[in-house]
Amino acid sequence: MDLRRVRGQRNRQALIDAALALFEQQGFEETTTDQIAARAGVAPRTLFHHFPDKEEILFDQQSERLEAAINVLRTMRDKSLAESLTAVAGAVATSILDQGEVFPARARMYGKAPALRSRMLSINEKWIDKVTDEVAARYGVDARTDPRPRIAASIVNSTNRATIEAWLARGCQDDLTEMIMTSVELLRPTLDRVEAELMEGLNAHGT
Amino acid sequence: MDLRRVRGQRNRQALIDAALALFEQQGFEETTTDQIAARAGVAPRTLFHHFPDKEEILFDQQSERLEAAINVLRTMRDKSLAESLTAVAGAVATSILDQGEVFPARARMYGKAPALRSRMLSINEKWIDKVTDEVAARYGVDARTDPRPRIAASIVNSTNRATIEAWLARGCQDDLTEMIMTSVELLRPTLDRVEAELMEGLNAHGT
DNA sequence: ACAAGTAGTTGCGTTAACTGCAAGTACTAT
DNA sequence: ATAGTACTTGCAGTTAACGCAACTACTTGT
Repeated sequence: MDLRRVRGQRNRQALIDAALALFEQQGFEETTTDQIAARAGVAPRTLFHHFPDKEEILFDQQSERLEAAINVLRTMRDKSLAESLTAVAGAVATSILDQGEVFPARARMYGKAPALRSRMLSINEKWIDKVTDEVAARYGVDARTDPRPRIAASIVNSTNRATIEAWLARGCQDDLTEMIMTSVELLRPTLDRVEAELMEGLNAHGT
Repeated sequence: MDLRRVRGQRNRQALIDAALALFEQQGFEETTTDQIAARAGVAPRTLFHHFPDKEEILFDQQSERLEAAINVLRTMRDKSLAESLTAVAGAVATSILDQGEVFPARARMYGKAPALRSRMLSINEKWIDKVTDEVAARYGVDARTDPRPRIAASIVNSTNRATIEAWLARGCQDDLTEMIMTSVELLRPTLDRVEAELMEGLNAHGT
């Protein structure tokens, strides 16, 4: 084991811990990168070695988590679109629950710090892109000019987000996975119809 | 007419024109606020009197446009949810077409300037919030703890965005309104089911 | 053991967005 | 004339973020 990497990771984690504490204590925008570095016991410049910007400290590994949930899709090529996307939604729920307190803590900051909400939305967009590509590939259509794969991907994402928000508003006490399953179920007729259209090759938007 | 306001508006428009030209010419991030001010013939500080930040120059009045589209909802309280939201989607299409070249020009910048895409997403979120509130009010449920109004609002928004993106990718040559109508039609069974649930009062998520 | 490389840290200097404050200009209303 | 309003401007300051180069500490090849 490379001891340099070990110390690097220790500093990285120290920065994350310091940032989380300061953000909770005095708010995101009110916290300077210098303060975070000081509390983590590193030089101000070091923060930007580990993270491209202040926001990324909070969203560390968030993209990776969401991308992992997508892998479920690739293992379900034989299942229907609705079934596959329901499974992905379930994987997303699991990944949120895995994060414990960090996820709700971050969500609580969205109100005061619009930059954080923006970052979350961007990460979501990337997730939609990936799912869109996977769906388009599955049915052999062009993800850029055919809106339907993106519609399928993004309505699942929207529904997840809406459900997560209600779950947060209720104090995270309900069963998130169950709530998400119930919500995604509402999309089934739409997803089935999209799938039928994509398989027929008859479509209103051209090829 | 107050001549001060006239000159104020003239400067404001000059800033918008200058910014648009410079952004197209050399990119958003590569353009400094000083350059914009110089080209518009005003002092650097004046830019921040008219706009809170550089991005807002590009998104001037965008929120207002989208909010106007929502008014359609309020005039359709007697119609079904699917019908109402389809009408709103149509209004959004119209508002986009009204903007002429500006809309595609802005969309073209999203690739190089992530901050712009983020801003667009934020504006969209506000739109979803408004529609969510309107739908929740219509059926007398709590928009914060019941996910269904937000699901209805956000899947329409997602579908619109997906369709707009395909329209852009095809060079803006197709009939956007028609494309959006076709796409939203896919949501009808889901929206009908959501509406039926909301009216029954029997639901899986509690009151 | 020694040289070469590599990961991580740090300091220095710079740019550019944005803010607060206060003053100034030009117009309007009474 | 006087007071108020709308907009403009200059100045000084904070902060995020980048580029560069040096430095430390550890690893690997010979």
